Amino acid sequence: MESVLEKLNRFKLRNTEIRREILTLFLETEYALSHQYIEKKLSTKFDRVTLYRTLKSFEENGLIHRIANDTDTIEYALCKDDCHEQNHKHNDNHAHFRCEKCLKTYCLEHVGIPDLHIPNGFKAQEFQLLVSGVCAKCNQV
Amino acid sequence: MESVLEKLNRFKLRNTEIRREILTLFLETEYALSHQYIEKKLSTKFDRVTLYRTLKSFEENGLIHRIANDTDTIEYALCKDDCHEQNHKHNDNHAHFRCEKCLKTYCLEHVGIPDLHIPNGFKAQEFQLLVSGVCAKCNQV
DNA sequence: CTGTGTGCAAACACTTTGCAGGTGT
DNA sequence: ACACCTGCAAAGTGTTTGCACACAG
Repeated sequence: MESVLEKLNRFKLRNTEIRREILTLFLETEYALSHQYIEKKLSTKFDRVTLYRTLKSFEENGLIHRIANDTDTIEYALCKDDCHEQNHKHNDNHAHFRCEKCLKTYCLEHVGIPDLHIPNGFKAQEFQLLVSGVCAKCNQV
Repeated sequence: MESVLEKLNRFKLRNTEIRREILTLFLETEYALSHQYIEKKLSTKFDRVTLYRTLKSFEENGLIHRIANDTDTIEYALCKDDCHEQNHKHNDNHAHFRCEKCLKTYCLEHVGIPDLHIPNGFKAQEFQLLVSGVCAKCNQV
């Protein structure tokens, strides 16, 4: 498993405290993270503006990417190794699951996105499949 | 084709000017609409707050629904007749295409969402498939 | 040493709420 | 007549920008 420092280095990001902490949080967490969630987790340790800029630089350097949802908050997830970059767009070739109870978005690593028949003329570059419902944990209760 | 007035009536929404105009706009437009887009189209004719409330009531009454994307703006589309309501969630069983050039989101009516094998424990209620790339119109140029 | 990252303050943009008056049914 | 809708004002929340200083490489 690649370490936090190796990962920062590979993506040409300077090794600073906030970056180490945010990246660690991403590596430890099994669901997608929003700005607000990260802010709460790191308590008031860092300035909110710095967090905005950190997420932006992570995204621009291809370390994380946004996951589509139908709410008004953006959620980010770490790019996996199979996340091929094409003109700054990402192909996460698996589905995501959003639980309506706990509001967390999980990667369904083993649910691939099937081949689709896109109409003539359209050039498809990226596919995102979002499933919503109730997750395994919330379903037990 | 159901008229604007019939549609408002069927969804138990009062027949007011702003509602007629917004609904007409949805019916005329082949792509999904954001708050901002609607506001520009109707110029300064209505208060922004009223627009927020109108979209909210349209959504709550099942006339429109949100389409997932990975930007920070919410986009709405008219619910089709095959958009079955289940606990206030919608099943639009076709994909959407977001063009990275013109930034419009189209319904791909004939691209259905295939059956998926969701992991045990997860209860899937809604599926959204978002394809992005370049649309047929922008591709011509 | 140099260029980048951070924190603070302020500006800016977006969304919600309360209330008074108007309108649809 | 009544409930609901609209517009205005204001509050609340989220995001961006400018600048001075600190720090990584």
